[in-house]
Amino acid sequence: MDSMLNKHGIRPTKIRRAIAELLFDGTDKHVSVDDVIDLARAQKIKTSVASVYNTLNQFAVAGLLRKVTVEQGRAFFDTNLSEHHHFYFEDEERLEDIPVDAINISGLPKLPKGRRIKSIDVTIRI
Amino acid sequence: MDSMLNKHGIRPTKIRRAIAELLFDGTDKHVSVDDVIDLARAQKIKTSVASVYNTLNQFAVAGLLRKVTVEQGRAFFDTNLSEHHHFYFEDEERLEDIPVDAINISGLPKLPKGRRIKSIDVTIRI
DNA sequence: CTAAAATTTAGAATAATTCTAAAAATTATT
DNA sequence: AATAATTTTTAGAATTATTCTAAATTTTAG
Repeated sequence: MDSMLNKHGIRPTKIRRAIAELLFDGTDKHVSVDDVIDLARAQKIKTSVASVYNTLNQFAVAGLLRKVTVEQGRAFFDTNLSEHHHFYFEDEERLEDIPVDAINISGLPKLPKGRRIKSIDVTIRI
Repeated sequence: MDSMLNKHGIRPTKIRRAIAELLFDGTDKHVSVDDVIDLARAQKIKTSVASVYNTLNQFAVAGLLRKVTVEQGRAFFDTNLSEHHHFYFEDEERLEDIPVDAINISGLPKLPKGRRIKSIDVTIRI
C-alpha cells in the first residue's frame, strides 16, 4: 500500500494508509465523504471530517481516485481508474460503472485554441 | 411569453415572466443563480434570492431549462433544450455547447431492469 | 534524540441552497 | 367590483457540504 502511495507522490502516513486500505481492496467503489467516514468508524479508525476531505482530495489530485460530480451537493470518489462511464440512479443517488466498450464514442469536436482534453465524462441518468 | 409558460404548466406571474424574458431571448445561455440575480438587478427587476431559486428550479422541472451540474457547488441552467453536449472550461468555470452531431455515440449499454434513460450527459473538461 | 517540517484535528467560517411562515399577488366566487 | 381562497413571493433563518485556521500531533531529517 505504501508503494502505491509513494508511486503517486503521496507520503504514507497513518490515516492516509488507513483510508487507502478502506478504498483500494480490489473492488470498484463510488464513495462519498460520508461513506468514508462511516467506513472508518466501522473499522475503529480514529480520524476527523477534515482529514477525510483532505485525504480524498489529495488522492484525487494525485490520480488515485477520480472525483465524479453528478449532483450539486455531494461529490463521489471513484476507485475505478480505467476509462469508463456511469449510470446514475437518480432515486438512489448511486453510481454504477459502464464499461468503456459498452458505449461507442467517435468523432470528437475540435477543441478551442490552446485547450486540451482533461477528461470526457459520460453519465446516463436513469 | 405567457403562452410559453402556460404550455409548460407554469402560471405566468410577474417575476416568472420577468425571469423568462431575461433567459429566453433566442440565444443559448448557461446561467448560474447568481448570473440571474445580477441580470435581474441590471434590469431593475425587484426580486429575491429565494424567488430566483424557486423560479429556475420550477422552469427546470417543467422542461423550460436544463439543469447542468459539472462541479460540486454551483449549478448551471441551460436554455438550449435541443440535444447537445458540453465543453467545460475548468479554469473559467464556464460551459459551452457542443452540437449533437459533433460527437457520435452509438451502442448504448443495456439498462438495469425497470429503468429508462432520463438523460445522457456528455461533458468534455478542457 | 532533537529540531524542523508536514500532517491532523476540532471547531469556526464559507457558500450554495432550501426552508419557514408571514406578506403580497393572483385567481375564483359572490 | 368586493371578498374569499389560493398561490406566490419574500426576508431571513436553517441546512448541508465543504474549506479554512491555527494549535496539537506525527513524521522526517540531521
